Amino acid sequence: MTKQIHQRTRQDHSREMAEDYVEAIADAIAQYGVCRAVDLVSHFDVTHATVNNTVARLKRDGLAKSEPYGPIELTPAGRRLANKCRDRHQTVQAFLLKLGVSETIAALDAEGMEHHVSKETLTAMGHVLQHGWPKEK
Amino acid sequence: MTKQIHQRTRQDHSREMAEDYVEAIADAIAQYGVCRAVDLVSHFDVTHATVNNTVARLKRDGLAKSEPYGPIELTPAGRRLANKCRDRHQTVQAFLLKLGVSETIAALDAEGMEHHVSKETLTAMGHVLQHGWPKEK
DNA sequence: GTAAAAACTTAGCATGGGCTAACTTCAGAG
DNA sequence: CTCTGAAGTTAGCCCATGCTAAGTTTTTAC
Repeated sequence: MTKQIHQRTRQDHSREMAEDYVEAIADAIAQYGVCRAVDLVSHFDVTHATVNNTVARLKRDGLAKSEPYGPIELTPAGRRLANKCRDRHQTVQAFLLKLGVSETIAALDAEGMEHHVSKETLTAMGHVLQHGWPKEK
Repeated sequence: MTKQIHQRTRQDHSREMAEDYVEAIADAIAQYGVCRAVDLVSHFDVTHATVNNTVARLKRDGLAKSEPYGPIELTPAGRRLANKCRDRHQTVQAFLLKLGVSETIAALDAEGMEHHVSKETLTAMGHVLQHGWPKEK
């Protein structure tokens, strides 16, 4: 029982980075039209070299594509993942706000929590946002 | 703004493992009287070698101590961290249950989410558990 | 009291995700 | 057009977290 949980934990770790990156790439494209490596450098506050490494993994995994010295784009799979992450992120953040958490902290916590929120929990949060809090037992 | 968030994200990653381990060590001690490496092997479903590595880091960081071939113990700092994590874990899990999430999923999500829940969010969750849902504004 | 099994250690390897330093390419100002 | 600074690449390093394989110590069962 616990075994499966921690197996998932480890797999999640490798997916979190990918999720954060496709989200950031999608954001940059939405905001500037294209995503340049330098956008990710400043977004994640890492070096160019690190962005290069990570984007190479995204490309290997079929989530992104780019030509040397060209902008970074998402594959259809990358776009799908980015959309899923954006929705999930927004739901978690809105839920925390509704819970009464401050804007700053809600943004911070949502960033970390979003990767660990299952579909079921997300649905429950979405339901609260649409229909209000559950009735007291 | 986003920079700080992702700096935190990276630091968190290195703390999650430590938190999971001290929690597991404290659990084993509570349950069996002592914690043996083999308990962590089965709890995390990793090899003995991996447990050895990780516990060595915990020792280096002043959270655990052990003699060769002896049981694994927590330092006062380790115990403090374990207690904090246990409380946080329980609050998050209980909160998810109150939200209407199933037992299985609540356990799974709590495991991942707990490391990313700030004090403020935890307080908000605790408040709901004690006093019920916020009033619909 | 010893032999087999279980627990533990150590060495060596891989991958992910970070860095610096040195280099190349590109784009814009003059 | 050229030259300079920004953007991107490459090589080489480090540490965390996993593994296998091989050896050592401890425990247990006879």
